[in-house]
Formats: sequence, C-alpha cells, structure tokens
Amino acid sequence: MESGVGVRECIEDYLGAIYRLRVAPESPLPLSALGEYFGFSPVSIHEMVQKLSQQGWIHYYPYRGVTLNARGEAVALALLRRHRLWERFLTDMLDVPWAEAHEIAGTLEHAAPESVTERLSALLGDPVSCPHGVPIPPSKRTYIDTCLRQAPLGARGRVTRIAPESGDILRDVQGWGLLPGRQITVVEKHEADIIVQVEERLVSIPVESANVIWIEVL
Amino acid sequence: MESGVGVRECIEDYLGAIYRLRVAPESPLPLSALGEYFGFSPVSIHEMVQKLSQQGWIHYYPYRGVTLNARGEAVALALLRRHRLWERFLTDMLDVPWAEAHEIAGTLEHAAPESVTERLSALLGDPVSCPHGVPIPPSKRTYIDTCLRQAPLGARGRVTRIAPESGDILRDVQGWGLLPGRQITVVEKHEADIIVQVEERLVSIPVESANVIWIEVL
DNA sequence: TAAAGTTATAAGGTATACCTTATAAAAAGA
DNA sequence: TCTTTTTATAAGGTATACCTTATAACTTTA
Repeated sequence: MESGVGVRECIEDYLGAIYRLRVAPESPLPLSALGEYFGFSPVSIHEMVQKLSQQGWIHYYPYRGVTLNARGEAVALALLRRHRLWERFLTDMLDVPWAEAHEIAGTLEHAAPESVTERLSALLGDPVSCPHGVPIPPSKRTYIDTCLRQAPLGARGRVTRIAPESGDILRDVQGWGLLPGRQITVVEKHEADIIVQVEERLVSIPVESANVIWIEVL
Repeated sequence: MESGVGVRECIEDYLGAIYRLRVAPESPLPLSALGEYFGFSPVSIHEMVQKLSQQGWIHYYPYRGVTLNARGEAVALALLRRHRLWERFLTDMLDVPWAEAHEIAGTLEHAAPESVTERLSALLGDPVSCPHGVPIPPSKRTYIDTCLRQAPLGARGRVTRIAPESGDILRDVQGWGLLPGRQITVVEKHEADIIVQVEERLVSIPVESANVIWIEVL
C-alpha cells in the first residue's frame, strides 16, 4: 500500500483535500467543495475526479460526490502526517508563524520523502502524543472528534484539528488560543456564537469558525 | 534582483546546472554538457536555452554555449545556498547520508522559500564560515577555487566543492575523506591519478575524479 | 409535475516541458 | 579543401492539468 512516495503531487493534493474537507469518511464529498477549495472550475474538478476514480484512489458517486478508498486514505494520511511534522518543524525549530507554516508545509510535504520525514519526526521527539501542537496521524487516527459547532453545552475536550484549514481561520484560532492540543470547555451556545473557556479565559467563537474547529470530547 | 523566489523550478534547475557545470564564469558552457547532465535531447536543451535567453537569464552564443548573466547568476547562487543549507540540515540534524542528502536537497531547495532557508541557516549556526561541511555562498563567492586536476604539485588547499556532483562521485569522495572543508596537500601527480594527503593519510585519486574536485589553494 | 438549480459531459483550447525525425548551417579534423 | 561531426532549427507529437462554452442529465424545490 502506497504511503505517498512517488504519487503525483497533484493526486496527493486532491486526496489530501478530500480527507480534510470531508464531514465523515462514508459521506461523499460534493465536487463543488473541491472546486471551492482549489478555486478550479467544476469541469476541471470533474476531469480530475474521473482520473482519480479510474486509477483507483477514490469512489465516485455521480451527482453525490467522492469518498476515499483504503488506498487513497492511506496516501492522504501519510500526506497529512508529513504536513503536520513539517509544520511542527517550521514553528518549533524555525519560529515560523503558525499560519505561514501551514502554507510552507504544503510544499515541503511533497518534496521530502517518507524516510526524511520519519527522521524529522524523531528529531522533534516523535510528536505522536502531541505535547502542545497539531495532532499527527501515526498511521491511523487514534481519536474521534466532533465539530465544535455540534459539541454539547458543558462539553470538555481537546482541540484536535482545524478543518478545513485556511490562512485566515488559522490566524483567528491562534488569537483565541485554540491551537490543536488545547483543553477547552463549551460554556455557552448562542445563535451566532459559542463561548468556550480556554485556560481561565472566555472566548466567543462565531458559528462559522466553530464549524471548522474540531474537538475530542473527553 | 530575484533570488530564486517565484522563479519557475525548471528555470532554476537550468541556471543551477550552468553554474555547477561551467569551468569559468566567462567561458560559455556547451549545450551538450547540459544535455548530458539532464539526460535530455539536444533539441529540448536548445529550446530551453532559447527561452532562458529570451527571458534574460543567460547569454547564448550559438555554436559556442551559454553563460549566466548577473540576474541568472544571482538565482543560481541563491539556489546553491538553499541547496547547501538543506544538505547540511539533512546530514547534520537528520543524519541522512551525504550522498542521499544531495538528492533530497535538490527537491527541498525549490520547496522552501528564502525566508525559511535563512531561518534554517540560523538554526544551523549560520554555516558561512563552514565548520566541517559544504561551502555555502553567502551572496557572493568568497573564494577562488581550482580544479584538483590542475592544482600544482605541493599545493596545499581546502576542498571547496565537488562539481559537477553526482551520487557516485559523492560516495567516493566521502570514502576518501575529501568532503568540502577538508585540508589537503597534493603530494604526487601521475598520468592516471593524483596522490593527496588528507589528515595523515595518503589517497590516490583517479584523474576523472580529480576533474570534479575543487580546492581553494591556500 | 414543472421549473429552477446542480452536476455531468462533450468539444476545443492553453501552457509547460519534454520527445522524435529531418534538414540546414557551422565548426573541426583529415 | 573536403568530409565528418557538431550544433541549430523546423515541424509535428506527447502528457499533465488547467481553461471556456455549450449541452445534457439528474436533483431539488416550488
């Protein structure tokens, strides 16, 4: 089973995007979501999806969307792992700002082979158990997370991921102190925002942002 | 003046190759050398050279070869700097074997922006003065080097670079203890080989290898 | 159920960077 | 000088991944 080595960069990007954008592994991701994410035309997305399906990376359910098959998911997970590790390297060792690191990691994740990334993981102290940073898939996801928007009142949890990610939301999340790994408690839920407690501090999160913040309820 | 940021990867590769392969900055590098280096057809090389010339990266002297102009040289130098720094990171911090590091650095040098590479330089202790490793161009070359093949008998010098580089020669060079930075003395010159002294040890270098080892005569 | 909105697909086009084959021009060697 | 070799250039082709326009098929909503 491939893990991303030698897989065409463009294919990796699509598989990674499907992984990041999907709501649940089984529910098909509409092609329109991919189009919006990449900023490509529906026709181009459709072309690529056909190719990915023919080459056996995804399941394509016309008029409904796509899901990753085992092969595609393996590549997406490996990609995400490389992405996270480079992100941590950039922030922890090179002091690159978090939001910027995300973008740069997006190119490094393709450039560095698995072997290098694994050595990098060791250099960083194998951050699987995640001291402060981003959850890094070891080879399978080890937690089940819930969207903050859906989290019940009073829920206590750990921020697992920001998905789908974008430079802007990352900046907000950093400002709120909601980086992955942080412990939070949902203290109030309103129409337009959700109030969470982050280390003695109360923060108001707009619902649109709460839609992309995921927590593991503890 | 550009320094490699935003310059098309392929263009950077050509400019870098011209820099590495050239014998002297002024003497045109024949297109056949580029063809051999990349393994591309003469026609393809010619096409690319025309493009590089039109876009103002190089001087093209038909039937003679190419030289870098100031703009092209700046990009090549920045590329080489990024290459060297990633190489050092890979070998020094990730314990990747030298020969392998060269290849991997060849992809990282394109992926990481200048800013990251500069922070990387700081992390590595700004290896401009080069403790043991590879000479890293700061922004201009600060040494004048001679091909070992041409070095006079009895010359004492410091290995500056292996150029043109390839996985195979790097392995040999590593075995001989002739990594860049090492002090050597030319003790004998024969038809087929050159005997150099490297830290108490005498090593016989075949002339073909001596052709790609460069030293700064001290 | 019919209209409106999505999604699919066909057809044709773009740019990049490579390829081959064939011919022309220049340089190098006998 | 003449031939051989090298270098240049023209012509046509490939693959990838994007584009637009137009039409067809399906889904959703009124």
